[in-house]
Amino acid sequence: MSTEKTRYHHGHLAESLLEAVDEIASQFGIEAVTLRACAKRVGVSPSSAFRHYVDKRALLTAFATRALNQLVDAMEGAKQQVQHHGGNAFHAVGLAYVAFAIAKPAFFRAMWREETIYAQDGDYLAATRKLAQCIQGGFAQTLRDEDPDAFSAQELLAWSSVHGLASLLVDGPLAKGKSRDELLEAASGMIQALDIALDQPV
Amino acid sequence: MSTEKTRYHHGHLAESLLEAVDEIASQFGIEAVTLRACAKRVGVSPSSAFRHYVDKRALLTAFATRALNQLVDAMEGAKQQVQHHGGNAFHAVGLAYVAFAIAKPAFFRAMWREETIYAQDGDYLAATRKLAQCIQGGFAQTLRDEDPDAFSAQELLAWSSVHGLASLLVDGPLAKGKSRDELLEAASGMIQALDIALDQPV
DNA sequence: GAGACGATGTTAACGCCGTTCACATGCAAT
DNA sequence: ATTGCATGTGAACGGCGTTAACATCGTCTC
Repeated sequence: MSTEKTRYHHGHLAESLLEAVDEIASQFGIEAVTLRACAKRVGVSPSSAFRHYVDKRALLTAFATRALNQLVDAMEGAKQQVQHHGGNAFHAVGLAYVAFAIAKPAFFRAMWREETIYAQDGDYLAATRKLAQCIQGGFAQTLRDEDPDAFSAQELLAWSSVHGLASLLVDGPLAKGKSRDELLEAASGMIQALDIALDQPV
Repeated sequence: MSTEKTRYHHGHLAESLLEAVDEIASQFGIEAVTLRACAKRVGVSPSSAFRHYVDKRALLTAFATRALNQLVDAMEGAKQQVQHHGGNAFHAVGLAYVAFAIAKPAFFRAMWREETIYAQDGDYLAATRKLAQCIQGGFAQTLRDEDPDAFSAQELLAWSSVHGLASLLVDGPLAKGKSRDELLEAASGMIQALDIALDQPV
């Protein structure tokens, strides 16, 4: 380890590059993420990135996976919060989904960019599956042994509405001139309407 | 007018470039859309595009606007179809939304890319507003004189769920290995559940 | 008709991008 | 100590968006 002197071998370049993507995306948006910019921020030559990621798309895939896992963590945190202090778990989890998108729009965009990531990557797929299970978690009626990719109409409605609201707030016209709290309140209202709806028989 | 000989002045370059974006996006995805590729397809030098669009982002904004209007047309067509032949108008309009996204994923992506278009452009904003009204159209209870940007919790739920399903099918893991008809059937089921939900009191 | 002028298209160049390849460096096993 | 391998470097490639100086042409005026 020794000091932080400039060493020829960086040591943790793969993760440091991910961190650079994080910072640049947070500051300037996902479109501004450039291999050269990431390398410069880490203090390394541009070509060194290719020792750890086969191309830019692979780096963005790793970042998307990271972001997905962060989202899952946020949702599970919200669920535990509610389990300890009481409240509607489904509402809390859904709100956490939207809140994450509002707080980290660039991350949310990066997660769902089929054209700029390798969407069939194993780790990425596993992360999306974990997210799906996290959302399905509120549904006792789901048959657990069936195909994990199968969704009931109500599960589909739950994920779609929360995901759609997040998307419309991040990339759509809904957020125009509204504060974070106003957006969260609108989201809370929608999730409440959804919650009522999901109690209805099909 | 005369013949279709190679003339120095193209004549309809602005629209022809839009058409080129359409074709390239359809064939190779929105990420493959390049000013130089569009210019080459039209048979014109790359820099000529800048006589009609201040930059690439402006061209993509015009394309997004066009795509939005196409979506609105599809939805209104579906509505009229139902009005003449009977059926659930809300269901038909929602399904048209999802069907458009499945049929033209690149267009759907282009519509909602805040970072690559000028989302505050007048024409683009007008198109999004028309789309919003098209979706709100099914809701008699909406107070028409109020802020057109205001959405009730139920309207929010309606747009979000349909938009979210479309997004998840286009950029998410839901569509994995499913045929177009299977996807449309799943969408139909979700919209049905949504329709029931929207009849419930808040 | 002649000439001026503005709109539209061209050519050449700039810097930045992702990517590759030959090469340099240093760690670890022998 | 030597070898071998993983990791980082530097220079170069073609493609990108964009600009500026220049070419062409339709149209408006006399």
